[in-house]
Amino acid sequence: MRARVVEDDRGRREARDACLEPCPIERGMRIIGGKWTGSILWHLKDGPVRFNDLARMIGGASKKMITERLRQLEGHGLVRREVIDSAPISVTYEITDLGRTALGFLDELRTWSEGLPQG
Amino acid sequence: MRARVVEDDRGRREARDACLEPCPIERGMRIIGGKWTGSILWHLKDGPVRFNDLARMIGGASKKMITERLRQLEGHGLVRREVIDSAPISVTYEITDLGRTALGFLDELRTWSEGLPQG
DNA sequence: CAGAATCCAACCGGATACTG
DNA sequence: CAGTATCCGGTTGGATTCTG
Repeated sequence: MRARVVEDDRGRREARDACLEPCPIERGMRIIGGKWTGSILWHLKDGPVRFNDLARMIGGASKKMITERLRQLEGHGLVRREVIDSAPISVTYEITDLGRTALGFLDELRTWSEGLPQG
Repeated sequence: MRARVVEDDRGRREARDACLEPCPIERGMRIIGGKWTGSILWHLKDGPVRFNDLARMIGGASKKMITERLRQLEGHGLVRREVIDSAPISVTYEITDLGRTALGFLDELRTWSEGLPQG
Protein backbone atom coordinates (compact mmCIF):
# COMPACT_ATOMS: atom_id res chain seq x y z
CA MET A 1 0.00 0.00 0.00
CA ARG A 2 0.94 3.63 -0.54
CA ALA A 3 3.15 2.38 -3.34
CA ARG A 4 5.47 4.92 -4.90
CA VAL A 5 4.50 7.77 -2.61
CA VAL A 6 8.10 8.50 -1.81
CA GLU A 7 7.94 11.96 -0.38
CA ASP A 8 5.81 12.38 2.66
CA ASP A 9 3.49 15.10 1.53
CA ARG A 10 1.36 14.95 4.63
CA GLY A 11 -1.98 14.69 2.98
CA ARG A 12 -1.35 17.11 0.17
CA ARG A 13 -1.57 14.51 -2.53
CA GLU A 14 -4.82 13.04 -1.23
CA ALA A 15 -6.19 16.54 -1.05
CA ARG A 16 -5.97 16.82 -4.80
CA ASP A 17 -7.17 13.32 -5.56
CA ALA A 18 -10.37 13.93 -3.66
CA CYS A 19 -11.51 16.60 -6.07
CA LEU A 20 -11.94 14.85 -9.38
CA GLU A 21 -15.68 15.46 -9.52
CA PRO A 22 -16.70 16.47 -13.04
CA CYS A 23 -19.28 18.97 -11.76
CA PRO A 24 -17.58 22.26 -10.83
CA ILE A 25 -20.00 22.95 -7.98
CA GLU A 26 -19.27 19.59 -6.40
CA ARG A 27 -15.55 20.05 -6.95
CA GLY A 28 -15.66 23.44 -5.33
CA MET A 29 -17.62 22.12 -2.39
CA ARG A 30 -15.13 19.31 -1.86
CA ILE A 31 -12.35 21.90 -1.70
CA ILE A 32 -13.82 24.50 0.64
CA GLY A 33 -16.99 22.78 1.88
CA GLY A 34 -15.33 20.37 4.30
CA LYS A 35 -16.07 20.66 7.97
CA TRP A 36 -14.30 23.77 9.35
CA THR A 37 -12.55 24.49 6.05
CA GLY A 38 -14.52 27.62 5.24
CA SER A 39 -14.22 28.93 8.78
CA ILE A 40 -10.48 28.42 8.81
CA LEU A 41 -10.00 30.31 5.57
CA TRP A 42 -12.29 33.03 6.82
CA HIS A 43 -10.33 33.52 10.03
CA LEU A 44 -7.13 33.95 8.07
CA LYS A 45 -8.40 36.86 6.02
CA ASP A 46 -6.92 39.54 8.30
CA GLY A 47 -3.40 38.17 8.38
CA PRO A 48 -1.27 35.24 9.54
CA VAL A 49 -2.47 33.32 12.57
CA ARG A 50 -0.64 30.87 14.78
CA PHE A 51 -1.85 27.32 15.04
CA ASN A 52 -3.14 27.42 18.58
CA ASP A 53 -4.73 30.82 18.09
CA LEU A 54 -6.56 29.45 15.10
CA ALA A 55 -7.70 26.45 17.07
CA ARG A 56 -9.07 28.79 19.70
CA MET A 57 -10.85 30.94 17.11
CA ILE A 58 -12.58 27.91 15.62
CA GLY A 59 -13.82 26.76 19.01
CA GLY A 60 -15.48 23.40 18.55
CA ALA A 61 -12.98 21.86 16.20
CA SER A 62 -10.29 19.55 17.52
CA LYS A 63 -6.62 20.12 16.77
CA LYS A 64 -6.70 17.01 14.66
CA MET A 65 -9.36 18.51 12.41
CA ILE A 66 -7.67 21.89 12.22
CA THR A 67 -4.46 20.19 11.17
CA GLU A 68 -6.11 18.00 8.55
CA ARG A 69 -8.02 20.88 7.02
CA LEU A 70 -4.96 23.11 6.99
CA ARG A 71 -2.97 20.42 5.16
CA GLN A 72 -5.75 20.13 2.65
CA LEU A 73 -5.93 23.88 2.12
CA GLU A 74 -2.17 23.90 1.73
CA GLY A 75 -2.43 21.14 -0.84
CA HIS A 76 -4.76 23.29 -2.86
CA GLY A 77 -2.54 26.30 -2.54
CA LEU A 78 -5.07 28.32 -0.61
CA VAL A 79 -2.98 28.57 2.54
CA ARG A 80 0.74 28.92 3.24
CA ARG A 81 2.47 27.43 6.25
CA GLU A 82 5.41 29.21 7.82
CA VAL A 83 7.65 27.93 10.59
CA ILE A 84 9.44 30.38 12.82
CA ASP A 85 12.09 28.35 14.61
CA SER A 86 11.99 30.11 17.91
CA ALA A 87 11.63 28.58 21.33
CA PRO A 88 8.96 27.62 21.80
CA ILE A 89 8.38 26.90 18.15
CA SER A 90 5.90 29.07 16.29
CA VAL A 91 3.97 28.15 13.17
CA THR A 92 1.75 30.59 11.34
CA TYR A 93 -0.76 30.05 8.60
CA GLU A 94 -1.42 32.66 5.99
CA ILE A 95 -3.98 32.84 3.23
CA THR A 96 -2.49 32.97 -0.28
CA ASP A 97 -3.60 35.16 -3.16
CA LEU A 98 -5.38 32.15 -4.58
CA GLY A 99 -7.02 31.59 -1.24
CA ARG A 100 -8.27 35.17 -1.24
CA THR A 101 -10.21 34.50 -4.41
CA ALA A 102 -12.49 32.28 -2.33
CA LEU A 103 -13.32 34.95 0.25
CA GLY A 104 -15.95 36.56 -1.94
CA PHE A 105 -17.91 33.38 -2.10
CA LEU A 106 -17.49 32.71 1.61
CA ASP A 107 -18.71 36.18 2.45
CA GLU A 108 -21.79 35.73 0.31
CA LEU A 109 -22.43 32.41 1.97
CA ARG A 110 -22.08 34.04 5.38
CA THR A 111 -24.54 36.79 4.54
CA TRP A 112 -26.98 34.32 3.05
CA SER A 113 -26.80 32.06 6.05
CA GLU A 114 -27.36 34.92 8.48
CA GLY A 115 -30.38 36.07 6.54
CA LEU A 116 -32.15 32.74 6.64
CA PRO A 117 -35.52 32.44 8.42
CA GLN A 118 -34.15 30.45 11.35
CA GLY A 119 -31.23 32.78 11.81
CA MET B 1 -36.27 6.16 20.49
CA ARG B 2 -37.72 8.81 18.20
CA ALA B 3 -39.89 9.84 21.13
CA ARG B 4 -42.58 12.38 20.44
CA VAL B 5 -41.92 12.64 16.71
CA VAL B 6 -45.54 12.01 15.90
CA GLU B 7 -45.79 13.23 12.36
CA ASP B 8 -43.57 11.52 9.87
CA ASP B 9 -41.75 14.47 8.40
CA ARG B 10 -39.44 12.36 6.30
CA GLY B 11 -36.21 13.85 7.41
CA ARG B 12 -37.31 17.45 7.48
CA ARG B 13 -36.92 17.78 11.20
CA GLU B 14 -33.44 16.31 11.25
CA ALA B 15 -32.53 18.63 8.44
CA ARG B 16 -33.01 21.59 10.72
CA ASP B 17 -31.42 20.05 13.77
CA ALA B 18 -28.22 19.47 11.91
CA CYS B 19 -27.61 23.17 11.43
CA LEU B 20 -27.17 24.58 14.90
CA GLU B 21 -23.58 25.57 14.30
CA PRO B 22 -22.92 28.99 15.82
CA CYS B 23 -20.65 30.03 12.95
CA PRO B 24 -22.72 31.25 10.00
CA ILE B 25 -20.25 29.91 7.47
CA GLU B 26 -20.41 26.44 8.95
CA ARG B 27 -24.19 26.63 9.20
CA GLY B 28 -24.45 27.64 5.58
CA MET B 29 -22.12 24.87 4.53
CA ARG B 30 -24.16 22.28 6.40
CA ILE B 31 -27.23 23.45 4.51
CA ILE B 32 -25.94 23.57 0.94
CA GLY B 33 -22.53 21.94 1.25
CA GLY B 34 -23.75 18.36 1.51
CA LYS B 35 -22.80 15.92 -1.20
CA TRP B 36 -24.90 16.68 -4.32
CA THR B 37 -26.94 19.39 -2.57
CA GLY B 38 -25.49 22.29 -4.50
CA SER B 39 -25.74 20.44 -7.79
CA ILE B 40 -29.37 19.56 -7.21
CA LEU B 41 -30.31 23.15 -6.45
CA TRP B 42 -28.35 24.29 -9.44
CA HIS B 43 -30.14 21.95 -11.82
CA LEU B 44 -33.50 23.24 -10.65
CA LYS B 45 -32.77 26.84 -11.56
CA ASP B 46 -34.47 26.67 -14.97
CA GLY B 47 -37.76 25.24 -13.77
CA PRO B 48 -39.40 22.17 -12.23
CA VAL B 49 -37.73 18.84 -12.86
CA ARG B 50 -39.08 15.34 -12.38
CA PHE B 51 -37.36 13.00 -9.99
CA ASN B 52 -35.88 10.62 -12.49
CA ASP B 53 -34.80 13.41 -14.81
CA LEU B 54 -33.00 15.00 -11.91
CA ALA B 55 -31.32 11.73 -11.05
CA ARG B 56 -30.11 11.50 -14.63
CA MET B 57 -28.84 15.07 -14.63
CA ILE B 58 -26.81 14.46 -11.48
CA GLY B 59 -25.21 11.36 -12.93
CA GLY B 60 -23.12 9.77 -10.22
CA ALA B 61 -25.54 10.14 -7.35
CA SER B 62 -27.79 7.28 -6.33
CA LYS B 63 -31.55 7.69 -6.04
CA LYS B 64 -31.15 7.24 -2.34
CA MET B 65 -28.88 10.27 -2.13
CA ILE B 66 -31.04 12.40 -4.41
CA THR B 67 -34.03 11.62 -2.25
CA GLU B 68 -32.26 12.37 1.01
CA ARG B 69 -30.88 15.66 -0.24
CA LEU B 70 -34.23 16.70 -1.70
CA ARG B 71 -35.92 16.05 1.63
CA GLN B 72 -33.29 18.12 3.34
CA LEU B 73 -33.68 20.96 0.86
CA GLU B 74 -37.43 20.75 1.34
CA GLY B 75 -36.96 20.91 5.09
CA HIS B 76 -35.04 24.13 4.69
CA GLY B 77 -37.65 25.57 2.38
CA LEU B 78 -35.30 25.79 -0.58
CA VAL B 79 -37.20 23.31 -2.71
CA ARG B 80 -40.89 22.49 -3.20
CA ARG B 81 -42.21 19.02 -3.97
CA GLU B 82 -45.27 18.62 -6.14
CA VAL B 83 -47.12 15.39 -6.89
CA ILE B 84 -49.14 15.08 -10.08
CA ASP B 85 -51.31 12.03 -9.57
CA SER B 86 -51.29 10.72 -13.09
CA ALA B 87 -50.45 7.25 -14.26
CA PRO B 88 -47.68 6.66 -14.03
CA ILE B 89 -47.22 9.00 -11.10
CA SER B 90 -45.21 12.15 -11.64
CA VAL B 91 -43.35 14.13 -9.01
CA THR B 92 -41.61 17.40 -9.75
CA TYR B 93 -39.21 19.43 -7.70
CA GLU B 94 -39.11 23.16 -7.98
CA ILE B 95 -36.78 25.69 -6.43
CA THR B 96 -38.49 28.19 -4.10
CA ASP B 97 -37.88 31.93 -3.91
CA LEU B 98 -35.77 31.29 -0.84
CA GLY B 99 -33.86 28.65 -2.76
CA ARG B 100 -33.15 31.15 -5.50
CA THR B 101 -31.33 33.37 -3.03
CA ALA B 102 -28.64 30.70 -2.93
CA LEU B 103 -28.05 30.59 -6.66
CA GLY B 104 -25.92 33.72 -6.56
CA PHE B 105 -23.12 32.29 -4.50
CA LEU B 106 -23.47 28.86 -6.05
CA ASP B 107 -22.67 30.52 -9.33
CA GLU B 108 -19.70 32.23 -7.72
CA LEU B 109 -18.53 28.90 -6.43
CA ARG B 110 -18.90 27.40 -9.89
CA THR B 111 -16.88 30.18 -11.49
CA TRP B 112 -14.26 30.02 -8.77
CA SER B 113 -13.90 26.28 -9.06
CA GLU B 114 -13.57 26.42 -12.84
CA GLY B 115 -10.87 29.04 -12.61
CA LEU B 116 -8.64 27.00 -10.31
CA PRO B 117 -5.18 25.92 -11.51
CA GLN B 118 -6.12 22.25 -11.86
CA GLY B 119 -9.30 23.07 -13.75
C1' DC C 1 3.95 25.25 21.13
C1' DA C 2 2.49 22.47 17.29
C1' DG C 3 1.44 18.80 16.19
C1' DA C 4 1.49 13.06 15.45
C1' DA C 5 -0.38 8.56 16.81
C1' DT C 6 -3.84 5.61 18.12
C1' DC C 7 -8.46 4.08 19.11
C1' DC C 8 -13.08 3.62 18.03
C1' DA C 9 -18.06 4.70 17.69
C1' DA C 10 -20.98 7.00 14.57
C1' DC C 11 -22.21 8.25 10.29
C1' DC C 12 -22.12 8.21 5.21
C1' DG C 13 -23.21 6.59 1.06
C1' DG C 14 -23.10 2.93 -2.69
C1' DA C 15 -25.26 -1.48 -4.25
C1' DT C 16 -29.06 -4.13 -4.52
C1' DA C 17 -33.66 -5.60 -4.18
C1' DC C 18 -38.39 -4.55 -3.53
C1' DT C 19 -43.05 -1.70 -3.82
C1' DG C 20 -47.49 1.06 -4.80
C1' DC D 1 -42.39 6.33 -12.08
C1' DA D 2 -40.78 7.53 -7.67
C1' DG D 3 -39.39 6.10 -4.35
C1' DT D 4 -38.41 2.68 0.27
C1' DA D 5 -35.77 -0.97 2.73
C1' DT D 6 -31.81 -3.33 3.93
C1' DC D 7 -27.13 -4.42 4.01
C1' DC D 8 -22.55 -3.14 4.84
C1' DG D 9 -17.71 -1.48 3.95
C1' DG D 10 -15.41 2.73 4.20
C1' DT D 11 -14.76 7.24 6.04
C1' DT D 12 -15.23 10.75 9.55
C1' DG D 13 -14.10 12.97 13.42
C1' DG D 14 -13.94 13.25 18.59
C1' DA D 15 -11.17 11.81 22.75
C1' DT D 16 -7.06 10.79 24.53
C1' DT D 17 -2.23 10.22 24.91
C1' DC D 18 2.43 11.12 23.49
C1' DT D 19 6.50 14.00 21.46
C1' DG D 20 10.39 17.21 19.71
